[in-house]
Amino acid sequence: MPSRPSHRSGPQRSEAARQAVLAAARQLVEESGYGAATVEAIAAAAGVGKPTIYRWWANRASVVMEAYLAMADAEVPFPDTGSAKEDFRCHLSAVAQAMSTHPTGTALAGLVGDAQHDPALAKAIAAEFIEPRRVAARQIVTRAVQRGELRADIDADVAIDALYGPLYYRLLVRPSPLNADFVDTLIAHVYPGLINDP
Amino acid sequence: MPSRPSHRSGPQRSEAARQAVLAAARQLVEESGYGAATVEAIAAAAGVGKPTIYRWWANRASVVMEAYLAMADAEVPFPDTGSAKEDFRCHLSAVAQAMSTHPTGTALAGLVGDAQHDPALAKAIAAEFIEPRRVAARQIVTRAVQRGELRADIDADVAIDALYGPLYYRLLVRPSPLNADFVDTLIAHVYPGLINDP
Amino acid sequence: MPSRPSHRSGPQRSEAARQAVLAAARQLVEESGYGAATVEAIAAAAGVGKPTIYRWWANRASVVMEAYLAMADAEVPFPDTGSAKEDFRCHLSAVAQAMSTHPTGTALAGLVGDAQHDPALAKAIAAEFIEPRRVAARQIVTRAVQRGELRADIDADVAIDALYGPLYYRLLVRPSPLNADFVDTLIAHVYPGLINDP
Amino acid sequence: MPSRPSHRSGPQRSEAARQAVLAAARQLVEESGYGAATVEAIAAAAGVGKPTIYRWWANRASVVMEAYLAMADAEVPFPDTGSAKEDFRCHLSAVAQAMSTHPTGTALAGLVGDAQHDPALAKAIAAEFIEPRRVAARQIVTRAVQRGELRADIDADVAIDALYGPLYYRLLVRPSPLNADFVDTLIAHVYPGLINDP
DNA sequence: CTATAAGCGAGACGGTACGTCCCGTCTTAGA
DNA sequence: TCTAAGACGGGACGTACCGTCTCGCTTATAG
Repeated sequence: MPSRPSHRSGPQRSEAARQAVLAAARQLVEESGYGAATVEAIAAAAGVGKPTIYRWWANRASVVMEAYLAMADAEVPFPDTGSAKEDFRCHLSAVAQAMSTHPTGTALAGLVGDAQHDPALAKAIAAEFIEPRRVAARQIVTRAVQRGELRADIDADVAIDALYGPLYYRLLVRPSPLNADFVDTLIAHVYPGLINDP
Repeated sequence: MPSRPSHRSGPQRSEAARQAVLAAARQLVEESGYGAATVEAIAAAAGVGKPTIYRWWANRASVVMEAYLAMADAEVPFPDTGSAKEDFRCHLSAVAQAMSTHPTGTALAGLVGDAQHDPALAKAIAAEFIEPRRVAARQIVTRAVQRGELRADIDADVAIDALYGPLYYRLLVRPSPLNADFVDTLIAHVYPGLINDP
Repeated sequence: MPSRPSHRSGPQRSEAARQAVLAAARQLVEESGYGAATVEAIAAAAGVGKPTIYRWWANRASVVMEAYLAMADAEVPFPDTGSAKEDFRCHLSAVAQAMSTHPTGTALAGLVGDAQHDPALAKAIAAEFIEPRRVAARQIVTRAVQRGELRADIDADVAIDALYGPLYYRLLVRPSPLNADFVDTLIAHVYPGLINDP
Repeated sequence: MPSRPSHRSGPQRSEAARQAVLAAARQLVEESGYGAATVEAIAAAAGVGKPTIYRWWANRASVVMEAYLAMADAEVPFPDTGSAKEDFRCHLSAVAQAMSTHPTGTALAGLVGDAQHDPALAKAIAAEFIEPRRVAARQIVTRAVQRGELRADIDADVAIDALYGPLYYRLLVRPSPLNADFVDTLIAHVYPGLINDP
């Protein structure tokens, strides 16, 4: 989301164009997958010139990512049930559900894939997608530690890696089911290592 | 019209060409990263025609993968220390070490990245790289269960996902340290959930 | 590593593609003028990839020029009537006729126009179009001098400039009739200065 | 020259902006050639908005032409020596001098080049640059005919074409010297055909 | 002595074409 | 017959300007 000086003369960025681009990107991803969402196709579908896209986004992955964020934002809320285990089970299930669904999972996988060749995109994914979710996850951990539900000496980052890493692993590396059963089993295997063990 | 008494078939340079291709692919990845190892660049560097590459491999990712396998094969052996925890610590550390090293990590990330757009490559990575290593890892789990070191009701696949997933997560999604400390902490957090806990 | 090749082999330039490109260029110029003969349009009309055009020609003007040469080559032959005055009248009329005709004149004007921004094209026009015609014109002059028809001290280049320059001037700079009358009048004004005047 | 809008209210056309645009155009042509004098570059260099340029000129060629006229106006005066031959020699030499000088020649060639794709510009060049000079040249011819110096049946337009055409030919088509020697030789070859020949 | 409306700078916009890169296939010459 | 070299059709890339269109500011004159 490129920030610009806000008090400037002349025409502002066209919100209509921005929305049209994002909508087109989203639709292309949904209908034909990430590979079809080329900059040219997005521009054509949005009724927008290519330079308008390049004016505001660095490359196609950035466009698709912003479109993806719009899709994903409302989808996977972090609950607060009072139990970290339930919170994580709930959220991990929702994430697994989103990952195994078209187009959400396809797009995420495509974006992370492209990010391997595009450091700027990698940074964007980390900063705009991953990090906000980790902040929420860390809050769950912090609350649970305060409650005595999780080990006081827990390393929140590593704990979160241990819970979410396997989901991304299955999404990206090892094609295998990403469902609630998997999440339950995962929690059953990982969570005991994280709890306060009297 | 020159007469042509072509009796026998041509010379068997194929193995030499194959080696040249793999060496060129490896060198390109090492020197300039995965992105530079295009088929054309590999062919040129190997002194080989493009069709020769396409005759033996499906696309550039397949070439790079084979070159990568040659690199990776000897690097990360599975130990058998008698303790599954030690086995995993040892192997996970080696994997983390390889992942955080150029060119091994770069190439693996690039391959997995490309695999998101290329199902054949995804299959190849799963079948030729991931699965052999999982087989070995499952043996560690199986032995440890028989020894009573790990829970009898363990789901080996999920356990392995829980241990290796976080590494791939850090490699691919979340740029963060991949060192022995991380492995130790990870094991400290995950392993207790896997052990036999009377 | 395979031994370095010391000779060339491989496929030759596709004559079919070359002809298709030139035909398409010619047709576009004829139908819609020089401005319509963009590289993209030529490639599309010829059923050829853009890179194939750029492999063999430096830019669109080079393509159009080659197409133009094919058009122009047979059109304006140099006669040898025994009289230089008649030779020039005949040839100048043919040139004026070609210049004032679509597409020949349009294309020539467009090419010379582009040549003002493109030194390579200017060189090509001079070397491949202008110079061959000047060689023929110089022969006419030389023969006429030997015959005693033209001044012995004539400067052939300047004489040719004086005869052909006005045609190009009218084509490029000053929109005005380019017909046989003009040629006759031009010769009537210029030729007396060139003849042997005892 | 653009016509003035009604005297209703508000600021009038900014003469400063107009001068800045012309100066910038001239400077760009001088420094980097005609090709560099894009509308955007002129606007930027003049510190002026693009619409200000398009409000007052039809396109970049019009701007450059006006700038060019300002350059050229004072440079090449028509003399009146009493001898048409001397008048023409003098003026043709000055024109040849200007044509072979940067930026005057560059800009003129560029303008005429662009005019091949832009009928409006062609018309402007003819009307605003060529025609005024031809009027002066016709006066020389007329005076000389009255004096009996030139043939009574002379076609002034063709005579002028015969004298000036070769200069433009060398400027635009045939890269070759444009100096006083050339002008002298040209006159020596062409002028005898124009004089009164008792 | 304002108010209004034109001219201004800035620059975003939809577009067209550019020239490049690499893909994966096809063709040819020579060993 | 097989291989190297590389030309081919194709698709997308990211860039340069084009000429048009708002914006919000400035300013001169009409009221």
